[in-house]
Amino acid sequence: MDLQRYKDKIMSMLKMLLETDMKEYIQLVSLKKNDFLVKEGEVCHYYYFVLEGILRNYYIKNGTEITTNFDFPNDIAANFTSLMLQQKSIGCIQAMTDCKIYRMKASDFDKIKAKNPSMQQIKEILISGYVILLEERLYSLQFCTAAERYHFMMEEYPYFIQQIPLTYIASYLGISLETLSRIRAKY
Amino acid sequence: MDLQRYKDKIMSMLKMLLETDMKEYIQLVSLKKNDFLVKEGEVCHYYYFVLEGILRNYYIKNGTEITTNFDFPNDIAANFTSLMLQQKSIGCIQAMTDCKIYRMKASDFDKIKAKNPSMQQIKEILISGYVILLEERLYSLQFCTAAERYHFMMEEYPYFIQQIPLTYIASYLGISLETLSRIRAKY
DNA sequence: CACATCATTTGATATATGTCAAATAAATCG
DNA sequence: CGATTTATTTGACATATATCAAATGATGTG
Repeated sequence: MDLQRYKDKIMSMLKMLLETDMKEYIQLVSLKKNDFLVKEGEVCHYYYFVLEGILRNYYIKNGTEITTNFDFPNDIAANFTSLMLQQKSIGCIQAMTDCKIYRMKASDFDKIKAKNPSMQQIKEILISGYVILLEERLYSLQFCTAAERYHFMMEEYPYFIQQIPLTYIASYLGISLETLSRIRAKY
Repeated sequence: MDLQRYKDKIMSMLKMLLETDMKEYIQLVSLKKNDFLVKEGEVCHYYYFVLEGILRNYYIKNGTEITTNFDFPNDIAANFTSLMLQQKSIGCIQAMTDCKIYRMKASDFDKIKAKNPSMQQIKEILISGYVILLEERLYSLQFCTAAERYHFMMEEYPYFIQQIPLTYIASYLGISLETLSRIRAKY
């Protein structure tokens, strides 16, 4: 079972919920470009399901923005650590384009879970999907060169390059903008 | 709520279980130095709770061992991706010293969960703890220099350095043995 | 369209880290 | 204890990547 099938499963579950009386727990949110979905220092209370648009996850270190992830349609956007631990979020999530997003409060999610045990499985899938993502990124950062990481990204997420400025991609890959540019030139 | 409190919570829950009839699901495993707890290519079916000893998680890339984690007493050892997805494990877990370990089969864990809903919370804590660990490592790999990563490790896990050969620590930090040695010399 | 702004590329150089080889130091074992 | 193996350090050099500066290209706006 790979990540894509997870996402499909979660999205189809979401659509099912929207046809039941659980839909009261789900809200549609619209964001303009550059609006924030989650801000640094706030607790992230929601799971967000991206319908349209692209978002960027980043945080500030020594005055520099460090990009940790991008969220595309059908992705789940959230600061998981903040959500799971009810801690203030270290990072923020910002819309790179206008977005349409469903959101569900984590506490409501748990209410639904109590009524509908199959939601427990969905929650585990949500978290598992995130773990897979983290492990993948960890692996690639610990043991791959900048060029390998770039090519891996191009394999797995070819749509990144079409819609995201190179500055953000460089930061996401953990390399400088110039190095990224040179890797691309050689390719 | 930090990682240490998680571990304490999980361990105390484990001890509680051992005093109920759930204890039939928990087995004590003894390992000799260099024995494997999980082997590459096998599915990881158990959660392991380390009582005594130290284990190393690693996998092979291009003929080289890549160390991804160490497990000390009170840690939960498992290949989570393998466990959660019931996939063959990419890495293995090997005892660096003689070990005593409790294990519980993931499927039994789910049985217990059905009887005892508070176990659900424990499962989420287990996974959350792992997520926190991954994020921490990701952060340090993506944006810190080798020296910063070393010092961070010394802050967070000072006992690593006392009991683990530098070769493994270097691999864990994603740097060469020689670089690690030089960082330590400057310190 | 022309200007201003932002994004990307290119060049020159500095720095961090890796690699290979050798020297020490420490641990293990008969 | 002495011999052998294993772990760690040190040196010389190669390579990858960062940094700074400038040039070029693309995009948006009045």
